Amino acid sequence: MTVTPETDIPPARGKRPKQGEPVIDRALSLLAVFSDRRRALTLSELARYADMPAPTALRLIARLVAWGALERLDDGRYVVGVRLWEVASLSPRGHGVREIALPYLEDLFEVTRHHVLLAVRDNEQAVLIERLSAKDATEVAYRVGGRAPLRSTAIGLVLLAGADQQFQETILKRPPENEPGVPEMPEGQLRRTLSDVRRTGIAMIRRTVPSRTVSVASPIFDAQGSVVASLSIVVPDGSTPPNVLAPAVRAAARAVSRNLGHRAAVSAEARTHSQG
Amino acid sequence: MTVTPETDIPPARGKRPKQGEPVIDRALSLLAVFSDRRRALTLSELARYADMPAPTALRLIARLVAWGALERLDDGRYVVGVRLWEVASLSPRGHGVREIALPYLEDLFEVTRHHVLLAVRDNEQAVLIERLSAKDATEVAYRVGGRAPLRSTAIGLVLLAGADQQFQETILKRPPENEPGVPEMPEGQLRRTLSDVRRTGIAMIRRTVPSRTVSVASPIFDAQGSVVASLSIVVPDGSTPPNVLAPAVRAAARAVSRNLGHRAAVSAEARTHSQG
DNA sequence: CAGGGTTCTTTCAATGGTTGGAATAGTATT
DNA sequence: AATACTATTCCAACCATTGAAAGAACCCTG
Repeated sequence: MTVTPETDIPPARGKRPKQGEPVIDRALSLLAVFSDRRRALTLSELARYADMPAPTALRLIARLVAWGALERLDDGRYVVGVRLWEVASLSPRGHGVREIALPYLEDLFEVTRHHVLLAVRDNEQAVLIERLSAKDATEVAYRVGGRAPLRSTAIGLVLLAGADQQFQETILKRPPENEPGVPEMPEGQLRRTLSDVRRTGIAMIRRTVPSRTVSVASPIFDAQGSVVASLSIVVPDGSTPPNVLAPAVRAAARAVSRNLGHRAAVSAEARTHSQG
Repeated sequence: MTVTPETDIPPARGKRPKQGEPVIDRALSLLAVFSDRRRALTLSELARYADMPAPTALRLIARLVAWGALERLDDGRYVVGVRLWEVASLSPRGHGVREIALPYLEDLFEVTRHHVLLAVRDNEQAVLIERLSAKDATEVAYRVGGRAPLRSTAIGLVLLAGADQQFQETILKRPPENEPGVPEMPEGQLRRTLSDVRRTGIAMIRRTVPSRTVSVASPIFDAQGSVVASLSIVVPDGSTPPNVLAPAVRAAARAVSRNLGHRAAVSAEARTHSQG
């Protein structure tokens, strides 16, 4: 009597599970496995997290390595390659704004010696494009390349306030996610806040975790007048008061906007002034 | 009499030209089309440069856009997406060293107010990982994400000097490419130069184009003692003398190395000193 | 406002790259 | 030595992939 394993295991319904997914999607899902916590992965880890058989993963990875999207370490693990970084540096909303904004971020950083952040919106989150920090600065929540929520950060509120109406409604309708350390706003208050941000060009938020900080952010506009990025400063609560920071942040953001071709609206007083 | 195009054009030997290339390779070749000069491309441009039929390109691009590797502008053109930038920011040799090195680059920049560069080697070229420049600084040859030759730049010489023996031989054997503004060295002199770079931890090169500049570079080591990056400063020829810059550059590079876990060799004098 | 030229998009039948189980080799752990 | 895991090679079945063709959507220019 021979064993009949078929009785035990529901014998491979389709025999070829998961087959039919486009190759590119699979390759990209391999890239997506990498994260802040997973920067170097073995073949089996990649296969497991991307949910595909090892031979398939190996074949795809081999192509990615050949091109330079991935690199193989001496110990056999894989990491994201410089070639991918190189192409990514051509991303207008990534390195593009970063390159233009950096000098002004540096100025702001020099003056304040506190965290200076630059972010753009990707779907429903803010993606950190740049961060300048003093070596001895306070703890910071987000790293470059990382993501931050739109509703509960100053840098995110600016991006949300500048998004198209339809997108804002989608977010506003959503039930508030409870993030520790930040009092989540009900819909009505959030609407008012966003309106204020649009009017004043400033968003401000207090956090208590990971540490007690105040963030002040301001929008960066492109030539078409769309909000393309958000510039923020994060200081320990109780140090420089927010109303002192706001003008500096706003000025830096406007300087970047101007470099992007934005014709800033000039206030009535200033115009009167220049007209004599 | 009807035209017979078959006589002119070798009539589609296999009917399906170029067929048989792995899908991933094609997708990646689409990404590779983007460059400093081509940051936003139409479908037909992408198809033409990547050498594939428009429908094929469209299909692949659609997958890339869905994932976020590419983004579509309002005018229909495609650009590199933030999502790709996000994954690329996990590249150890890209953002990795950059993140660790940045504070020290900033220190060096603050002190000198001249171009400070950081690069890693990718195959036979140096890839610029970071560049700090004053807004009014002298013209600079290379941009972040761009590539520079190994033999005719200070930052490249350092990387070449630190590469494995076999790779160095390959490069040394190669006939010198003539780059304008930099006197190309014959093999013998280049060998001596590389040896000097290894001994002193400093490479130096004078350029005349695009402007008269002096570059001083120094290697960055990882915990295993391999040269993983190169740090360089570029100043106008005739300003700060190179022998003044060298110690600052070397110190900054060593500081970064230490942060990467490199146990720097201490000179005999220093050791004697501390031993009393 | 036709009309030639371009780019973009959809369709679809043929097919060859892709697939993953199975087997093998390599490596670490018990 | 045995066990467990990971990495790699092999290969026949098969389905995603392919690109010509045709249509749709725009330009321009006369």
